[in-house]
Amino acid sequence: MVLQKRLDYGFNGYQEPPIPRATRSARVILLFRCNICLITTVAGKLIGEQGAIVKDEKIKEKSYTEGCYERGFIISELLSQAPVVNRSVSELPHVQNDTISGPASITMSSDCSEKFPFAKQFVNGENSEQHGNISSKTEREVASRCGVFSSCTLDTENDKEMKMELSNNAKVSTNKGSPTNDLHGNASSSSKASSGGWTAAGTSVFNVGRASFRPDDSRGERIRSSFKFRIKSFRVPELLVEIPENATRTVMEAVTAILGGGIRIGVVFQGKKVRDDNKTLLQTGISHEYKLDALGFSLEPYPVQAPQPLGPDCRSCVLPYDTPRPLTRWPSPATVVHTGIQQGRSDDHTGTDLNNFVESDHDSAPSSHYTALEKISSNSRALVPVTAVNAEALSVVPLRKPKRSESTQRRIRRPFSVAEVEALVQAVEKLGTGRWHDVKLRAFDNAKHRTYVDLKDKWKTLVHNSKKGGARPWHRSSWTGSSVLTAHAYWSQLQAKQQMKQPSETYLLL
DNA sequence: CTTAGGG
DNA sequence: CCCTAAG
Repeated sequence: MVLQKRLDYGFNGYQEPPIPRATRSARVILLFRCNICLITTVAGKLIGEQGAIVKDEKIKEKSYTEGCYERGFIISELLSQAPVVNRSVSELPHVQNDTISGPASITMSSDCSEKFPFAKQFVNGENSEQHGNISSKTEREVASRCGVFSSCTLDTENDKEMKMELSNNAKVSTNKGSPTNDLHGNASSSSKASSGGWTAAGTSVFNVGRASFRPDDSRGERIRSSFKFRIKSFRVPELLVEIPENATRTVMEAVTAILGGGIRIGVVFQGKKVRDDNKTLLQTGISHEYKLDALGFSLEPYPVQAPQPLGPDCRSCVLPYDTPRPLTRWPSPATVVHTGIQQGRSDDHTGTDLNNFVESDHDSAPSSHYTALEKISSNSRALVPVTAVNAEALSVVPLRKPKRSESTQRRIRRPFSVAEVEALVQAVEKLGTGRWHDVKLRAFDNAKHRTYVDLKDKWKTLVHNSKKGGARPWHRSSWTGSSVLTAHAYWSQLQAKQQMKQPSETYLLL
């Protein structure tokens, strides 16, 4: 497996990696997003044999307008509620801050390499045996006032360390803050970045302030000495991993092998993280090749486990500063990087397939054994990283427990196609409302991702939209509007009658 | 488990 | 789409 890194981490615009395109290998460019010391995301980009390397413009195109975009990275929220009261200066991470010109500084301590073994691996090109956890004691420390920095670099030269410095007119300000905190004084001055970890200086990128702590937080004492940061944008370098196609069977395995055990590649569909299993892929339609353009990847801690119960001291999920927890704690720390696959596909092919108006999922095919990543791998399609950022996913500190756990993830929304609607209408016209299971069997038997509840819901919306009809005749809702209303009226009346009559009457209509 | 509705 | 009270 070839591992390459870009040494030029300057941020003066995107430049294609000076790496010749491999002919026999799929290359994965990982774009990292960093949260304080948390690398939350990666845009995985697969470049097939004839795949084109993503151009900067392309990324910009779909850039999110709220953050930075040159590289398609956004860190929308960088929160730090790290309790720092009891911290002594000696405990603070050592920070090198040559570029800091102002009194302000943001230092993120914590040994990234420990949490992200792959990081070291990347930087050093090999595994580093020793994991200095000197600074890892502190999950994150943030000290800041107002300041301006001027450059944004990722220093990978530092032996066995990853250090990041931000800059460029970064304005950092704390909302409240008594900078008298020992943390501040320390951070902004001396210190050598001996222990590595991420050292970052804020920038325009850093939009600090807005301490919006929960009012009823009983830890008011601590909060007073902590800050909440918001990073609007944050550019991070790219890392390029080259994976020979014959190295592993799946991209997942390949990347995982490279990254080490601390990270895994997640699958993102339409901006939402989905599970990379057959069921989810089936539901989301990822199994369909033409759906792959909505597929993306994210980098997330591995293995993903159910969130551990938090200690009583950790109500807002602030990481303890003395015992760094595995990143797997975060329910969904991985941010989402949307990717698109450029591939020719017939437009709206679902509409052309009226005979099988319902797209089948081919779930019985052997392909169902593939995961999305495997599919991508086998297809060797070019993935174009796009920044579709899920703000929630960007949160470093989950303020509240996600309602839905990994196991009960909400299904990806799959709008009904015209063909599906027509099939639904026809089925309902025939069977009527109230027999959704039959409707499902009749018209959507092959569509595993449509449950009868879905059909019922869809009919509900169809009726709803049809009723307010002519508002926008050009809209899809009107296409079947009349027939929907007709059927609905018919079956409504019939159902009303059935309320009083014997229910067997409907069967005569078939 | 299926319906039916509200969320 | 999800959740869930009723059948």
